[in-house]
Amino acid sequence: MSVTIYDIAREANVGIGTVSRVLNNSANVTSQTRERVITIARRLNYQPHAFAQALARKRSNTLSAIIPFFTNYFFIEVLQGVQETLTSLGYDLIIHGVNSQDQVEEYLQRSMRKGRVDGTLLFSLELPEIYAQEILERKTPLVLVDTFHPKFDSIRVDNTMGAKIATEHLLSLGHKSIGMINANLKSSPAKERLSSFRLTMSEHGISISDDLIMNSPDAKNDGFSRESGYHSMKEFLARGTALPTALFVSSDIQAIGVLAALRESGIRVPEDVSIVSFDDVELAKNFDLTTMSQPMFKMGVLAVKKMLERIENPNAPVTSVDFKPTLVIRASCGANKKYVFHQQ
Amino acid sequence: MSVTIYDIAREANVGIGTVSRVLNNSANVTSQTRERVITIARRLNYQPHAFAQALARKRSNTLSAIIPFFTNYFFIEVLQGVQETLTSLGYDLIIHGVNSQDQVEEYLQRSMRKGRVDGTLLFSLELPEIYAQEILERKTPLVLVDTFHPKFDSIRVDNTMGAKIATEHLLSLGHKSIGMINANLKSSPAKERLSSFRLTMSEHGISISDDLIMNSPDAKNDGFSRESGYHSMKEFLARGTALPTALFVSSDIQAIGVLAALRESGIRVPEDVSIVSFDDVELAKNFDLTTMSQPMFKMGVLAVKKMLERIENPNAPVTSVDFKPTLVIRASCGANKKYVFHQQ
DNA sequence: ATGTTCTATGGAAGGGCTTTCAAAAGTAGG
DNA sequence: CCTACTTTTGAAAGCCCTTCCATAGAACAT
Repeated sequence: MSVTIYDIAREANVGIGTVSRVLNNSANVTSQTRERVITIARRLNYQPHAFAQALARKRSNTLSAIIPFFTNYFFIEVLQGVQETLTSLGYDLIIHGVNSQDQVEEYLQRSMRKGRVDGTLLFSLELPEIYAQEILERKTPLVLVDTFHPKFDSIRVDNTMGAKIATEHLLSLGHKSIGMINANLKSSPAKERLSSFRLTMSEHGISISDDLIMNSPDAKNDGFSRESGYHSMKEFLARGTALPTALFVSSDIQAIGVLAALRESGIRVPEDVSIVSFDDVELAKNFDLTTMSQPMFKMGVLAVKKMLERIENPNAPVTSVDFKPTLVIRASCGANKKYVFHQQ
Repeated sequence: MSVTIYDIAREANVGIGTVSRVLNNSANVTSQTRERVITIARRLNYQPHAFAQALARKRSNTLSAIIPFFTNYFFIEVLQGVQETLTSLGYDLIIHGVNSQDQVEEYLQRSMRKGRVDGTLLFSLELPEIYAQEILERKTPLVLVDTFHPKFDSIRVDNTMGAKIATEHLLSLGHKSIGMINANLKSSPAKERLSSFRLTMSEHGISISDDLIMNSPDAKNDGFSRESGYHSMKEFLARGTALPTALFVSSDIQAIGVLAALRESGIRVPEDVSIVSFDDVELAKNFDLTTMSQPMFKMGVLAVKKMLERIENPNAPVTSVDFKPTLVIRASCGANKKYVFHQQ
């Protein structure tokens, strides 16, 4: 039925071992037989059976990614980095889109099904301690992206530094009264960004009252959503208290919601209030958001690299790399006069 | 090292066949031995080796998707339907994100690597005829989503009907002068939507001059992008000719760009110009776009169902289902007074 | 020519599972 | 208690590959 190395071997009058060696570019085959085998393989349109290979090699050349990618564009961009790198290396990627923390466990189980994948990438989700143990015992390579566990390799962005840069940018523009529209504090990026914001402000001798800070109560995507930003801003406005002259928003997608809410009240950005957000998602430039850029693509690439290193060398010491976010100045902060800030 | 059915067999004093039967819930095993085997399997924390299973069963329980999902949110939503269905059925999904038509071939090759996947889903991309032949010969199940080929199952949206409904909605609101901001005509949805728009207008006795129609020259994502919409609208405005009172835009994402361009010129939506677009992407409701809703999630679900049917029954006649898009009325068309149209 | 070292090659083993086949055990009928 | 079935079970074969091992032959040295 489908053509195997046995078929090729027969046609070429060689043994299957030789065929295998040719196809895998192993040494010790005369160029003559090599030619012959290759020709025949091509003629028969031979395709290796991936699973048989995986079984024999004890290596599947596929990775899995557990990722809440349907709700946040951040992940999509990271995934792009992951995917392109993997593809160039001949690896496959199995994707497990997750909607909630509970599902993580189910997928973790599945990913760990023996032999299925060479390793798994876990994005932005907490690794339950029970699983941490089990994974360590099984020695399934695991790399964490945008999340942390002391026993596993991880790649993150330095939220503390990011929030500090964002805040200081606003301060450098002369703002004294700065508020923050934050996501749900359950999420650690939200937590880190808030406390760094607070710290930076106090380092500059400014104390901030709590009512300048809006933490999202949303569970969905931990408040990293347009709705969340919109509602937080609406609520802020509804209180009727004086608006700060600048806002630090914990993500671009929220900032877009914030912009909508502000516009409904006729408040202009950046004339009336300046905004700096976080992520630098594709959409951000369409909204001329000044934002902390996370090298998402690069993070994806690095995640794959780390994973492959881990696979090569299971006992290497655990590493953790923090990417430094960089400030991308567009129009929403008011610093850059040459841009016209146009939102619809 | 890792536990196999041999280990279980030894512990339970049965043959490997019996273990396999128990684990696969085959008939003809006494409940006594069944119990014993299950207990031991659980105690040893047995996990089946997916590849060995796939090899023996000649079935991998994984599908692959070739999808341009990094550029258009439409796909992400379809994928969600695919993924959830697949997961509930115990299938895995390998994703191949594609940036251009050329890559399709590479991935098609890879997907077809014998045994790797039970079938592949191709999204919105043309199936090169050479591959069509080869795939048919190999009998790799292939289901097309949002694209078409007479020899394969396909799931599409009825663009003709969609454009007709959209246009007639605008007409029913009293508009006589309607323009269209279209994507790149290379893409068949763009083509279909345009010709249906034209036809519908003429059916209603209105002839439209060509300068009311803007086709995008963009190659990137075939002009289905915010930039494309923005630039088309800008260009339209730059011509200084009279604006139509309504616009049919070929996608939500373009419409968002159109809104931005209009706003820059101080043109209000829907007061000055009404807009109906296409897709009903997640973002659309945030922009209060009246749009033709495509049941993206459902399409994903159906794609999987079709695929599984095809796998079960490779020789069933080819089917093609057209989803009927439905009109979702929000504020951008001006029909629905109760909404406040708020854009930032 | 003979012995020695390499290289090229064939083929068996092994990877972990499912499934088929035949034997063993159990059940029922007489 | 024996025969004729039926059910349960163990084990081998097969899925397709990689890899190891042994052998045959070539190349070289003596």
